[in-house]
Amino acid sequence: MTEARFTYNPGAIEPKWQAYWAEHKTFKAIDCDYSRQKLYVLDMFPYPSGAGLHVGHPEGYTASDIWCRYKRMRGYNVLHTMGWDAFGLPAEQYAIKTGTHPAVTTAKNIATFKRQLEAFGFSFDWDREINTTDPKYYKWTQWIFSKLYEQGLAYESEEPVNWCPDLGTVLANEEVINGRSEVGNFPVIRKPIRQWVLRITKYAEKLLDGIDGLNWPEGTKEMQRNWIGKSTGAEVDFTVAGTDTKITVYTTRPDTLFGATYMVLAPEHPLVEKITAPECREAVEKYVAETRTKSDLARTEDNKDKTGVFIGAYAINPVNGTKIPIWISDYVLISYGTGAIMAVPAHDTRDFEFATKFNIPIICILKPTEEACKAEGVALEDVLAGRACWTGDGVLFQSGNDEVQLDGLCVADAKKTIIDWMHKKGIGTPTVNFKLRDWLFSRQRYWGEPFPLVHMEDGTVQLVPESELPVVLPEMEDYKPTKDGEPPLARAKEWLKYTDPVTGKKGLRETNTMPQWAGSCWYYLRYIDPHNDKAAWDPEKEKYWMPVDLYVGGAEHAVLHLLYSRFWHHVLYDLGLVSTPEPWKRLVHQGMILGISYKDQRGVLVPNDQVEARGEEYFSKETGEKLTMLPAKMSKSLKNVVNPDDIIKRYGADSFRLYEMFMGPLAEVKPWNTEGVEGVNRFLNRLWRSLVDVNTGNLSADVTDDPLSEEMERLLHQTIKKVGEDVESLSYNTAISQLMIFLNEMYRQPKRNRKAMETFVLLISPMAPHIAEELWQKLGHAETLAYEPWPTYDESKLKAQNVEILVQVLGKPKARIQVPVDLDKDALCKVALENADVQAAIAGKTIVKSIAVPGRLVNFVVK
RNA sequence: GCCGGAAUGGCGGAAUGGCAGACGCACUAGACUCAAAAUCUGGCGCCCGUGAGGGCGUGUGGGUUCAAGUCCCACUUCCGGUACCA
Repeated sequence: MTEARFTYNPGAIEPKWQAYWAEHKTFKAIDCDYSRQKLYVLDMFPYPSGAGLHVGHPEGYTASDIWCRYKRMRGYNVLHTMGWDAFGLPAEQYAIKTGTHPAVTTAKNIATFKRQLEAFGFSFDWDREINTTDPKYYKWTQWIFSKLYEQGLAYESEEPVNWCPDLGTVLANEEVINGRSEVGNFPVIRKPIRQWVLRITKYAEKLLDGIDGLNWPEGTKEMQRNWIGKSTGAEVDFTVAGTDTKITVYTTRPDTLFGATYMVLAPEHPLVEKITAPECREAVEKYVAETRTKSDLARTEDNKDKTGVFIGAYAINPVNGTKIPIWISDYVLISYGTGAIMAVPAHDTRDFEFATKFNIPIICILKPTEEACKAEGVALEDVLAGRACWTGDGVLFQSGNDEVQLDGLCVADAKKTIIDWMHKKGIGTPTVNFKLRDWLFSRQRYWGEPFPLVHMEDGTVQLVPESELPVVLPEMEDYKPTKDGEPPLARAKEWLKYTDPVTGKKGLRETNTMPQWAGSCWYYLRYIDPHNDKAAWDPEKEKYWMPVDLYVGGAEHAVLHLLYSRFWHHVLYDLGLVSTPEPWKRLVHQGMILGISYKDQRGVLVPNDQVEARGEEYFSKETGEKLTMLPAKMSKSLKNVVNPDDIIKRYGADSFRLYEMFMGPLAEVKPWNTEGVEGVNRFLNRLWRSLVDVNTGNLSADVTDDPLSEEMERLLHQTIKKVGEDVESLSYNTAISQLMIFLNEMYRQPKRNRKAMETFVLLISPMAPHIAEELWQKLGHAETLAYEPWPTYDESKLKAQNVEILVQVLGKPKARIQVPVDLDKDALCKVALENADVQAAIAGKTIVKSIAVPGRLVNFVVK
């Protein structure tokens, strides 16, 4: 027996083809090739962490790669690239610990990521690789910042940060656990410090309007809308009783003004100090002080139990002259609206909770219908008596004065009426508010883009001129903040000094750096023209490639990255620097891939290295307790992370790619199961054996030009159709099923038709490109198949002459009959009635109705 | 709480309102083999039945329809996001 020496060996053929593609620049995107339709397919670029790639990364990258390869075969000029979002905290923390420069760590991590990604055979145009930490790249990040600054969209402000006095440093939210520092477990407080802020709120309306035209998941669009949070209402002026001080409140429910029973100011509201009564001063000051030291987290933890203090002053309700007490409470935020509200406990749940706790009157002025109450599960009498809160629609009562009457109106009409009246009287104005807040854009870190800004000795701030960009990060010995809490760059004494080349004025450079978002806000524009050192991008190339036709990335970026980046793009559009108002036409999220994990009786997850398998059951090594298996997020601590390198080594990249696409719908959350990789690996082995003589390595003698049987030809055309349609809609899982069905049938045939197998190789090539190229070569082709035309099908060959029809009587299957495929409804019923089993089933009954669905079934309704 | 998504065999999943469970995994029987692996052929929702066959079945309860996993109403559970936005 001779050993088969030419079995499917991905370890040999995959590097071979990767080298071929690299050498021939097979996937080079051609700028401004107007002879072909362009297609820009973008992946969210990774942060190159020290841990390397995990199985979640290649899911989205494979999905977009298949799309690109497919579209190239359809004749498109495809731009598909990769790069590194490489600024960030871990490299800096590593530098503080070890003294290794973040750039060194970053370069090492990028090398690992690149090696891992190349092993997948993604069809990136690697000549366009970018790195956000490269001064040649961040020169242009700084340049865009300059544009924003020139537009008045960047300003300095005192903004609160997580400040750890013991560490003498600012912490990111993820470095703060339960109000204490992750490192050292020291207390963390909120402290205002000077920061740069971007005026994204100026674009709130545009960002909101732009959402409608996007081909994005509806859920993601909805989340962006909610985040922007547009609300319409009115600002209303209340007078502080006995003074002429005015307090302006913002309300979306001016219709309920007659039900206001108290007012609340944010503890930080500037009027608090001015109007607090002397006898309340002590309690008020104590409450204000407590609020100030509370971190956001502490504030949210208490949010179920309302707190507050009466400040001893009263306000006059401008619609009815009622005197209502003024309180302060941290449920009113200084940053939203006017930092002051009128409270209508009968018709707002938060006000209701507060009023109930502090025994403030609750006055109902809105009567819902009985049905509405029933639907919500509350009693109408409770609503009317102020024992329950009603926030829905209803009919107003007890709401009017000598000049304006709301009684009998519904909420919408009452709003309109009262706003008109207040506007005329000069006590209120219709107002639009957004939840969206300006974007805190500076970090007190080293490893980020320096701002191109200088604080001059005369107190002014000026931009570094474009000719002096990039402002390069200085080399440093120590990456820690200074003793007095200044950012690390304050240590670079020489670097700080700046002299204006024209005026000779002196100043010091800005020591804050930009957040990681900055580089990722515009990277898709740099891919278009990555080596341009005269401009961020060439306008003609931008016009050719933009917008991005397909953007693939995780749903965790549904709000922040996607919104920040849209904001920059809108600004660039308004400046005439880009040609489209929105950057991404179509967006798809890949679902998370979960790992296998185990939980104990209490539901606590146990790390995989502490699990012992006994047959089909699992037990804890430590306690001996029985465990149950379940899918859970992959994490280092659970030791359930799957390393792609191991999978590629065992099965090859094609099997990996195929498996991740076969697992289920792209957008769903799916559990990883390595046994599933064996399944698709078997399929590829079968494909190999169906074409290759494993003893010689040559094309198998079973591959001939003998014509296909009619059934096989039909299946071939059905497969071309199904695979094409499924790939088009990114339904790769069902496309792969269809390929399996075809190959299973073909494999049973004694001879395999060469043309049909060539077609099959082309169909599978976007998903399993290495084996496809190798087989394509064995089939006698000298060139890559990457630009072969995508196979077409013949509509007339999709259907058989005869088709099986199910005949039901009263919905129960009674017979199956063979009929010509084009039989119409009447003929179908007639044929069905001739069947003996059908006749037996309807014997003695009358047919009331006959339903015939050509190609599928007939159903007789009898009595 | 609110917003978004989901629920189908032992598992991942498939199904323009038209025969639920395609395809794959696991399991299982057989072939090949001295044996094993690999490969090939078959079986495989659950219950009753030796069998032919029958009954039940897409989270739960209702409804629409000749026909519902799919449409409508009410709920349950799970996952993700978010945190008092007046």
